[in-house]
Amino acid sequence: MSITPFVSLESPVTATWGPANSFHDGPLVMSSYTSRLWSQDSQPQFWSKYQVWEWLQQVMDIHQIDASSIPLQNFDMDGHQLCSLNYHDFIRAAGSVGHILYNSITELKSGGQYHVDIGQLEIKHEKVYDPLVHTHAPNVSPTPSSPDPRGTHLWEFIRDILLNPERNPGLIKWEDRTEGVFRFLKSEAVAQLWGKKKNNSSMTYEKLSRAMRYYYKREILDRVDGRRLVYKFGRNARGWRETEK
DNA sequence: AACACATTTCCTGTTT
DNA sequence: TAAACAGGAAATGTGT
Repeated sequence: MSITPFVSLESPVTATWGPANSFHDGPLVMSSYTSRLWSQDSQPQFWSKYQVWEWLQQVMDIHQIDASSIPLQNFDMDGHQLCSLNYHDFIRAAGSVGHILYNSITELKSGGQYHVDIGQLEIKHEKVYDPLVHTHAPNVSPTPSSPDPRGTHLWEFIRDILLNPERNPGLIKWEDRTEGVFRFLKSEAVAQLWGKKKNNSSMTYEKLSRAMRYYYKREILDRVDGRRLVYKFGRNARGWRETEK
Protein backbone atom coordinates (compact mmCIF):
# COMPACT_ATOMS: atom_id res chain seq x y z
CA MET A 1 0.00 0.00 0.00
CA SER A 2 1.69 3.07 -1.16
CA ILE A 3 0.70 6.22 0.57
CA THR A 4 1.49 9.19 -1.58
CA PRO A 5 2.65 7.99 -4.96
CA PHE A 6 1.46 10.75 -7.20
CA VAL A 7 1.77 14.02 -5.48
CA SER A 8 4.52 15.11 -7.75
CA LEU A 9 2.77 16.92 -10.56
CA GLU A 10 4.54 18.89 -13.13
CA SER A 11 4.14 22.45 -11.97
CA PRO A 12 3.55 23.76 -15.49
CA VAL A 13 0.29 21.95 -15.47
CA THR A 14 -1.20 23.67 -12.51
CA ALA A 15 0.42 26.88 -13.51
CA THR A 16 -1.17 26.85 -16.92
CA TRP A 17 -4.56 25.67 -15.85
CA GLY A 18 -4.87 27.65 -12.70
CA PRO A 19 -7.89 28.25 -10.59
CA ALA A 20 -9.58 30.32 -13.18
CA ASN A 21 -9.57 27.91 -16.09
CA SER A 22 -12.92 28.03 -17.80
CA PHE A 23 -14.21 30.88 -15.76
CA HIS A 24 -11.44 33.06 -16.87
CA ASP A 25 -12.24 34.07 -20.36
CA GLY A 26 -15.97 33.75 -20.01
CA PRO A 27 -16.61 36.99 -18.19
CA LEU A 28 -14.17 38.90 -20.29
CA VAL A 29 -15.78 37.91 -23.49
CA MET A 30 -19.32 38.06 -22.33
CA SER A 31 -18.95 41.36 -20.64
CA SER A 32 -18.17 43.04 -23.89
CA TYR A 33 -20.98 41.14 -25.50
CA THR A 34 -23.59 41.72 -22.91
CA SER A 35 -22.56 45.22 -22.12
CA ARG A 36 -23.72 46.09 -25.58
CA LEU A 37 -27.01 44.48 -24.82
CA TRP A 38 -27.65 45.78 -21.38
CA SER A 39 -25.32 48.68 -20.99
CA GLN A 40 -27.76 51.41 -20.07
CA ASP A 41 -30.31 49.60 -18.07
CA SER A 42 -28.35 47.01 -16.26
CA GLN A 43 -30.74 47.08 -13.37
CA PRO A 44 -33.61 44.73 -14.11
CA GLN A 45 -35.72 46.23 -11.36
CA PHE A 46 -36.23 49.24 -13.58
CA TRP A 47 -36.87 47.56 -16.85
CA SER A 48 -39.92 48.30 -18.87
CA LYS A 49 -42.04 45.52 -20.27
CA TYR A 50 -40.26 45.91 -23.54
CA GLN A 51 -36.88 45.54 -21.88
CA VAL A 52 -38.03 42.40 -20.14
CA TRP A 53 -39.08 41.07 -23.48
CA GLU A 54 -35.70 42.00 -24.94
CA TRP A 55 -33.91 40.24 -22.15
CA LEU A 56 -36.01 37.17 -22.72
CA GLN A 57 -35.15 37.11 -26.39
CA GLN A 58 -31.47 37.45 -25.72
CA VAL A 59 -31.29 34.75 -23.13
CA MET A 60 -33.19 32.34 -25.33
CA ASP A 61 -31.02 33.33 -28.23
CA ILE A 62 -27.78 32.79 -26.42
CA HIS A 63 -28.92 29.38 -25.32
CA GLN A 64 -30.19 28.48 -28.73
CA ILE A 65 -33.61 27.81 -27.42
CA ASP A 66 -36.55 28.48 -29.62
CA ALA A 67 -38.42 31.39 -28.10
CA SER A 68 -41.67 29.77 -29.09
CA SER A 69 -40.96 26.88 -26.79
CA ILE A 70 -42.16 28.83 -23.82
CA PRO A 71 -45.33 30.81 -23.26
CA LEU A 72 -43.97 34.31 -23.65
CA GLN A 73 -47.15 35.84 -22.38
CA ASN A 74 -46.15 34.58 -18.96
CA PHE A 75 -43.52 37.24 -19.01
CA ASP A 76 -45.68 40.12 -19.95
CA MET A 77 -44.51 42.19 -17.04
CA ASP A 78 -42.07 44.89 -16.19
CA GLY A 79 -38.73 44.51 -14.49
CA HIS A 80 -40.07 45.10 -11.05
CA GLN A 81 -42.50 42.26 -11.33
CA LEU A 82 -39.95 40.06 -12.98
CA CYS A 83 -37.57 40.55 -10.10
CA SER A 84 -40.20 39.55 -7.60
CA LEU A 85 -40.57 36.10 -9.08
CA ASN A 86 -38.93 33.29 -7.22
CA TYR A 87 -37.40 30.14 -8.62
CA HIS A 88 -40.65 28.24 -8.66
CA ASP A 89 -42.42 31.03 -10.44
CA PHE A 90 -39.91 30.77 -13.22
CA ILE A 91 -40.29 27.02 -13.45
CA ARG A 92 -44.04 27.43 -13.53
CA ALA A 93 -43.82 30.08 -16.22
CA ALA A 94 -41.22 28.52 -18.46
CA GLY A 95 -40.73 24.91 -17.49
CA SER A 96 -37.17 23.72 -17.64
CA VAL A 97 -36.08 26.91 -19.31
CA GLY A 98 -37.19 28.68 -16.17
CA HIS A 99 -34.03 27.54 -14.52
CA ILE A 100 -31.93 29.36 -17.06
CA LEU A 101 -34.01 32.48 -16.86
CA TYR A 102 -33.92 32.40 -13.10
CA ASN A 103 -30.13 32.15 -13.09
CA SER A 104 -29.86 34.93 -15.57
CA ILE A 105 -32.03 37.35 -13.68
CA THR A 106 -30.44 36.43 -10.37
CA GLU A 107 -27.07 37.23 -11.82
CA LEU A 108 -28.29 40.53 -13.20
CA LYS A 109 -29.99 41.51 -9.99
CA SER A 110 -26.78 41.02 -8.11
CA GLY A 111 -25.14 43.41 -10.49
CA GLY A 112 -23.36 40.76 -12.47
CA GLN A 113 -21.79 42.01 -15.63
CA TYR A 114 -22.31 38.77 -17.46
CA HIS A 115 -24.95 36.23 -16.83
CA VAL A 116 -24.32 33.44 -19.19
CA ASP A 117 -21.09 31.78 -19.85
CA ILE A 118 -22.03 28.58 -21.46
CA GLY A 119 -19.88 27.57 -24.32
CA GLN A 120 -17.45 30.29 -23.43
CA LEU A 121 -14.69 28.15 -24.78
CA GLU A 122 -16.11 28.11 -28.23
CA ILE A 123 -17.37 31.62 -27.99
CA LYS A 124 -13.96 33.04 -27.54
CA HIS A 125 -12.99 31.73 -30.92
CA GLU A 126 -15.90 33.40 -32.58
CA LYS A 127 -16.28 36.95 -33.62
CA VAL A 128 -18.50 37.81 -30.77
CA TYR A 129 -17.17 41.30 -30.86
CA ASP A 130 -18.45 41.73 -34.31
CA PRO A 131 -20.88 44.63 -34.30
CA LEU A 132 -22.98 42.85 -36.85
CA VAL A 133 -23.86 40.20 -34.39
CA HIS A 134 -26.26 42.55 -32.88
CA THR A 135 -28.11 44.19 -35.50
CA HIS A 136 -31.30 42.34 -35.74
CA ALA A 137 -30.30 38.82 -36.33
CA PRO A 138 -32.60 36.25 -34.89
CA ASN A 139 -30.08 33.50 -34.79
CA VAL A 140 -26.65 34.80 -34.29
CA SER A 141 -25.92 33.18 -31.01
CA PRO A 142 -22.26 32.52 -30.72
CA THR A 143 -22.32 28.85 -30.24
CA PRO A 144 -24.38 25.84 -30.13
CA SER A 145 -24.06 24.52 -26.70
CA SER A 146 -25.76 23.12 -23.72
CA PRO A 147 -28.58 25.03 -22.16
CA ASP A 148 -26.53 24.87 -19.02
CA PRO A 149 -25.56 28.02 -17.31
CA ARG A 150 -22.18 27.80 -15.68
CA GLY A 151 -20.52 24.50 -16.26
CA THR A 152 -19.62 23.14 -12.88
CA HIS A 153 -19.93 19.47 -13.54
CA LEU A 154 -17.12 17.04 -13.96
CA TRP A 155 -17.97 16.09 -17.51
CA GLU A 156 -18.07 19.75 -18.48
CA PHE A 157 -14.72 20.29 -16.89
CA ILE A 158 -13.30 17.41 -18.91
CA ARG A 159 -14.96 18.68 -22.05
CA ASP A 160 -13.54 22.14 -21.53
CA ILE A 161 -10.02 20.81 -21.22
CA LEU A 162 -10.46 18.98 -24.51
CA LEU A 163 -11.84 22.07 -26.17
CA ASN A 164 -8.89 24.15 -25.10
CA PRO A 165 -5.93 22.56 -26.82
CA GLU A 166 -3.79 25.61 -26.26
CA ARG A 167 -4.33 25.26 -22.55
CA ASN A 168 -4.28 21.53 -22.40
CA PRO A 169 -0.72 20.50 -21.64
CA GLY A 170 -1.24 16.96 -22.80
CA LEU A 171 -3.70 16.06 -20.12
CA ILE A 172 -6.44 14.54 -22.20
CA LYS A 173 -6.47 13.81 -25.89
CA TRP A 174 -9.13 13.15 -28.47
CA GLU A 175 -9.01 9.64 -29.81
CA ASP A 176 -11.86 10.16 -32.20
CA ARG A 177 -13.00 13.73 -32.38
CA THR A 178 -16.22 13.15 -34.28
CA GLU A 179 -17.23 10.22 -32.13
CA GLY A 180 -16.40 11.98 -28.93
CA VAL A 181 -13.86 9.44 -27.81
CA PHE A 182 -11.03 10.70 -25.65
CA ARG A 183 -8.27 9.38 -23.45
CA PHE A 184 -6.65 10.58 -20.27
CA LEU A 185 -2.94 11.01 -20.76
CA LYS A 186 -2.18 12.33 -17.30
CA SER A 187 -4.97 10.99 -15.20
CA GLU A 188 -3.62 12.08 -11.86
CA ALA A 189 -2.82 15.55 -13.11
CA VAL A 190 -6.39 15.95 -14.34
CA ALA A 191 -7.62 14.73 -10.99
CA GLN A 192 -5.50 17.28 -9.18
CA LEU A 193 -6.83 19.99 -11.43
CA TRP A 194 -10.38 18.89 -10.82
CA GLY A 195 -9.65 18.86 -7.12
CA LYS A 196 -8.27 22.32 -7.37
CA LYS A 197 -11.44 23.55 -8.98
CA LYS A 198 -13.49 21.91 -6.26
CA ASN A 199 -11.14 23.04 -3.59
CA ASN A 200 -10.34 19.48 -2.73
CA SER A 201 -6.65 18.73 -2.53
CA SER A 202 -7.19 15.05 -2.00
CA MET A 203 -8.83 14.29 -5.31
CA THR A 204 -7.40 11.30 -7.15
CA TYR A 205 -8.08 9.63 -10.45
CA GLU A 206 -9.48 6.71 -8.53
CA LYS A 207 -12.21 8.92 -7.14
CA LEU A 208 -12.66 10.97 -10.26
CA SER A 209 -13.15 7.82 -12.29
CA ARG A 210 -15.90 6.65 -9.95
CA ALA A 211 -17.77 9.82 -10.76
CA MET A 212 -17.13 9.20 -14.45
CA ARG A 213 -18.63 5.72 -14.17
CA TYR A 214 -21.79 7.17 -12.73
CA TYR A 215 -22.18 9.02 -16.02
CA TYR A 216 -22.75 5.81 -17.93
CA LYS A 217 -26.20 5.32 -16.53
CA ARG A 218 -27.14 8.91 -17.32
CA GLU A 219 -25.73 8.52 -20.81
CA ILE A 220 -23.49 11.48 -20.44
CA LEU A 221 -20.76 9.00 -21.22
CA ASP A 222 -20.90 5.82 -23.23
CA ARG A 223 -18.93 2.83 -22.23
CA VAL A 224 -15.69 2.08 -24.03
CA ASP A 225 -14.37 -1.20 -22.83
CA GLY A 226 -11.02 -2.76 -23.17
CA ARG A 227 -9.26 0.57 -23.54
CA ARG A 228 -7.85 1.89 -20.34
CA LEU A 229 -8.40 5.58 -19.58
CA VAL A 230 -10.66 5.93 -22.59
CA TYR A 231 -14.13 7.42 -22.40
CA LYS A 232 -16.71 8.58 -24.85
CA PHE A 233 -19.29 11.33 -24.67
CA GLY A 234 -22.83 10.08 -24.73
CA ARG A 235 -26.08 11.50 -26.03
CA ASN A 236 -26.55 13.66 -22.97
CA ALA A 237 -23.19 15.36 -23.12
CA ARG A 238 -23.55 18.64 -24.93
CA GLY A 239 -21.19 21.13 -26.40
CA TRP A 240 -18.29 18.93 -27.37
CA ARG A 241 -18.96 18.56 -31.07
CA GLU A 242 -17.27 20.74 -33.65
CA THR A 243 -20.59 21.41 -35.23
CA GLU A 244 -23.30 20.97 -32.71
CA LYS A 245 -26.80 20.73 -33.96
C1' DA B 1 -35.57 22.22 7.85
C1' DA B 2 -35.99 19.06 4.29
C1' DC B 3 -34.70 17.26 -0.08
C1' DA B 4 -32.58 16.40 -4.58
C1' DC B 5 -28.44 15.99 -7.00
C1' DA B 6 -23.76 15.32 -8.04
C1' DT B 7 -20.21 13.89 -6.58
C1' DT B 8 -16.70 12.15 -2.87
C1' DT B 9 -14.94 8.61 -0.10
C1' DC B 10 -14.18 3.92 0.86
C1' DC B 11 -14.25 -0.68 -0.23
C1' DT B 12 -14.13 -5.50 -2.21
C1' DG B 13 -13.45 -7.92 -6.26
C1' DT B 14 -12.02 -8.41 -11.24
C1' DT B 15 -9.26 -7.37 -15.28
C1' DT B 16 -5.45 -5.74 -17.99
C1' DT C 1 2.62 -6.39 -9.48
C1' DA C 2 0.69 -2.01 -10.29
C1' DA C 3 -2.86 0.57 -12.32
C1' DA C 4 -7.58 0.44 -14.08
C1' DC C 5 -12.23 -0.86 -14.09
C1' DA C 6 -16.77 -2.07 -11.62
C1' DG C 7 -20.20 -0.85 -8.67
C1' DG C 8 -22.41 -0.90 -3.94
C1' DA C 9 -23.03 1.87 0.06
C1' DA C 10 -22.74 5.78 2.69
C1' DA C 11 -21.11 10.49 3.52
C1' DT C 12 -20.90 15.25 1.89
C1' DG C 13 -21.61 19.76 -0.03
C1' DT C 14 -24.56 22.88 -2.57
C1' DG C 15 -28.56 24.83 -3.97
C1' DT C 16 -33.68 25.09 -4.02
